[in-house]
Amino acid sequence: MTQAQPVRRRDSAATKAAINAAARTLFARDSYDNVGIREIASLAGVDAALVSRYFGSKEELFAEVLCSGERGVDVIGSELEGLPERVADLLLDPDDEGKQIDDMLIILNSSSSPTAGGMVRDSINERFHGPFAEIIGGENAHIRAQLLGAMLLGVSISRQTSGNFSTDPDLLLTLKKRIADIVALAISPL
Amino acid sequence: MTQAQPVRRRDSAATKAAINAAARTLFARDSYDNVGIREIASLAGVDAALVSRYFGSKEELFAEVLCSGERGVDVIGSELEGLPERVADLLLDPDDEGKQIDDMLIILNSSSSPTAGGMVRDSINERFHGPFAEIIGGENAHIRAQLLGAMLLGVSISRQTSGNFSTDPDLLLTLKKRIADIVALAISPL
DNA sequence: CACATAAGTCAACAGGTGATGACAAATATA
DNA sequence: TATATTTGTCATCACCTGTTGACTTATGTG
Repeated sequence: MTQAQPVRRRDSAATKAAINAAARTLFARDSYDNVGIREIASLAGVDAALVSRYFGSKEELFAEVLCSGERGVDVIGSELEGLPERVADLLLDPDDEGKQIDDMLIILNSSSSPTAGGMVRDSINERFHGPFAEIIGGENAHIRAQLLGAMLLGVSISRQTSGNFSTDPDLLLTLKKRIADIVALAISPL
Repeated sequence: MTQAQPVRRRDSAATKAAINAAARTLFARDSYDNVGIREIASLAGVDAALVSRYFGSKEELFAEVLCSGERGVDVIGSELEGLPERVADLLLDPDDEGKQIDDMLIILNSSSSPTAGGMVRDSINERFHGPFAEIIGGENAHIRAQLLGAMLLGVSISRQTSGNFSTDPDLLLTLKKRIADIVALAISPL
């Protein structure tokens, strides 16, 4: 009946990683301003003071979460061939828990935050538009990459707010093709 | 040198309208949680206490702003013919001050707020997907309307975070056609 | 075992938020 | 003009936020 031992041995690196992971999860769910330090600490099973202690500030924690995530290219793949299909797969994958689009959701949620907005804007340019513009190539590649990003964000936010488009597998497959066509059109030469 | 008369005569209806307008402006710029009652009151030239007094709470004020705005159909038009072009015009119109897409931005900014999220979700269904599904018609009209909404939101948020796509008028015209094509593809029968 | 340092805990702070009730001023009504 | 009601102002509350410093506990080293 005694209070059990602390869950894990004292290990600063491990707790720091736990905080980072918890923050990533929560920032993908809510906006920067609506995620509290105490909430993050609670999910990480850690005292709230450690967050500020290890990361300096909430802002720096957010920056680190933003940078330590996978780049869009890493999750979608860097080959132009078949890119629209892979994007569509990713967007309609019912496996939300895959956390593959976490970073997209983070960007999405916190893009209009006064404090986090700047970081998000930089991140989206450096870590998304830039790499994809290289992959797409050709004239006005950056604009077409931005258009691709817009499609991704739009479908993501729509899924988050209005729920999945359908539960019918056949219809979902048709929709997947449609989205792939849209993406292909978005990145095709202007 | 005396303190001038109050700007306008005491008129509860007018001040209530001023508060509503100020709130709409600010909610279109920042998320629900990042817009303070004092900020709204300040922009409206009104004491902060009047906001709670006239609207009951910030939440009710937000709801009223959401409902008193134009529906998507009203600003884009309810004819299917030429709809993609009108959407593209709206999305790329450099006239941000037109406030036509204010309600879209409001939805956009506050969609992930714990308090306002529910209201936004309802509003987007009742005031956007529903009407557009009727206009689009045909099979799976609601899904195609949701896809249209996703495109709108995506391009809006992209413009807001990453800036306008280009400053070159010719390129902008080409892009407008491309977006119209994308929208047409989004709402075409599945 | 004793001790130094790292790791975690606790309480409290300053600042900001939405909301409220008591009061002052202006308007309407008689 | 005298009175009642509306409209606006002010101070303040209770709560929540990020952050910090002092404290306690565990770990590793001689």
